Amino acid sequence: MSKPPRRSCDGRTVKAVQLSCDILDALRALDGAGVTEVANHVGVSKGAVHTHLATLKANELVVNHDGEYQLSLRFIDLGEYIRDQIGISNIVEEEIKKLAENSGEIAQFMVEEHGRGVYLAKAEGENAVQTLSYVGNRNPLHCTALGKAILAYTPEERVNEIVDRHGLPAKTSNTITERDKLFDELERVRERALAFDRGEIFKGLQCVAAPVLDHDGEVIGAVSVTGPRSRMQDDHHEQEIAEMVRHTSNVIEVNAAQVQ
Amino acid sequence: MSKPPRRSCDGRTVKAVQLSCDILDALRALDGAGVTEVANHVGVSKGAVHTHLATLKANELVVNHDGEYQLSLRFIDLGEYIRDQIGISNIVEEEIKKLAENSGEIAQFMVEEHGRGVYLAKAEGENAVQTLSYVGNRNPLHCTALGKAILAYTPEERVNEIVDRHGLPAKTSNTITERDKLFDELERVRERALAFDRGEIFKGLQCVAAPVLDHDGEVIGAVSVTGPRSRMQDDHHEQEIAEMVRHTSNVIEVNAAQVQ
DNA sequence: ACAACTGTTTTCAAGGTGCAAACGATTATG
DNA sequence: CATAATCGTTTGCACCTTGAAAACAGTTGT
Repeated sequence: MSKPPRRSCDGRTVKAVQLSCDILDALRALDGAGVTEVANHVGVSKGAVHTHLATLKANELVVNHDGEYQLSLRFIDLGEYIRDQIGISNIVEEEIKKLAENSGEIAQFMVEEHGRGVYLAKAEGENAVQTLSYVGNRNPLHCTALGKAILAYTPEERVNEIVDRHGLPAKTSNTITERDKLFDELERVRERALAFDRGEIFKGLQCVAAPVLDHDGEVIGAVSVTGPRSRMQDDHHEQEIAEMVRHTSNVIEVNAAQVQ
Repeated sequence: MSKPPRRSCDGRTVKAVQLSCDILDALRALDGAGVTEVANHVGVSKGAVHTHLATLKANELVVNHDGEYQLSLRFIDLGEYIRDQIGISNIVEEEIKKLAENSGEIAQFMVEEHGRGVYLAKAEGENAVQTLSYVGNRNPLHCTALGKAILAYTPEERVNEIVDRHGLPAKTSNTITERDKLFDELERVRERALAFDRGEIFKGLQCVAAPVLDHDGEVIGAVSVTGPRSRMQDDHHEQEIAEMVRHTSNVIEVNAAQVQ
């Protein structure tokens, strides 16, 4: 019985901290809850949850608003801090805005973190449909055009790690759920330097994305335009959109000394 | 060089979680750092910091960006979630916007949490000067007009708790640093239902604030206008501003079924 | 080559941590 | 109004986690 030679990812961890993280997750999932409810949700004793919540409250990460614990306003501060920190070099926001105006649809910018896609910019054109994504929101990489554009320029080893960790959950019947198919798709993305999403995360929505690369060829993110199938399935229109997306990607690549 | 900023708390707390919180604080204070740097800043062993960071990373609260640990983008998501959660009932944002337009200065809305003031809305009029505050930012209550407006309608016992916890640190030579003087000031605030800040947090900036009260008379926050002393020290102008602030407070009181 | 740093892993004992159960406090319910 | 049912909080205790210290492994710089 030999231990798998996993990378130093699963070394020692602090169980108490893990529990507190689970409790924070529970508070979010439940939109606030009492001690007992949290205890049931994470499967530990009431007493333990109580001391953990007391500690988190002392650190101002949770609030007790008449009997119910909730995540505190401190997270707004932290979120704002991170935004400042990474800078999102106005260039990205401006270009995404222009892209939304020119296309009339939703334009977005995504980066990868912890094997998931994080939206860092979003703008809406005049014909834009509503989507659920927002700045800071996280989606799987394998079922979005943005994510596939990023994965296509990520070292194969890393892609495998990501798939190991998060799997390939199906969001619609169009979602790619097999590793082989995913790698085939990534090959196709590289051929055109464009990724497409045809209802793979949400039926009725289609998406065109282009990677944003570093001076060294490292991928730092991706830009996209999202619209309803009714408009996007027109080849000519899609082609126009693709050109706009490519253009935006280029502008960001040129100007972005460093994003993130 | 730097002394360990560890907090002590009453009641039972989870020491390991406390350490992780200190580490998160350190990462923010240092704008990202390595294991050794964090260990020195917090005053614990390298080994301990390493296991804690590993745990926080596994929970995606921290990223290791080529050798340096930083707070992760997840905080943007959490911040956005909290914003959604409390809703800030567009009314507040709209009214703050109007107040900024009418006054030409900076208009803000603040609530109290953990004994500190948290800005939840900010808008800039055409003559607005730059200030350091932003949505989510936290300031002491005793040295802002907003904070004093809130404290004036907070039970005396609670005010004492808050002062016990945070003290009355001086930000400028105008800051109120004695408990008696603070209570005198709060009495004056109640007399006019208006609070003033004459360079108590930042020399050269003045501020007029009005409390926002519940149907039950409980304070839920405060609204303010901030401007440079050069304009605000004119009595007539200040009077006009005060009327606008009062008006905004009233509108929010009437419309806000519940804020927060 | 060596020193001087990093980050990571290991050993080991001290004491923290979580469970279970008891305790108050509050609300339902007959 | 008494009793039951839940809630959050506290306590005692046994086990096992956790943090210090030191060894180890990589990298950088001189």
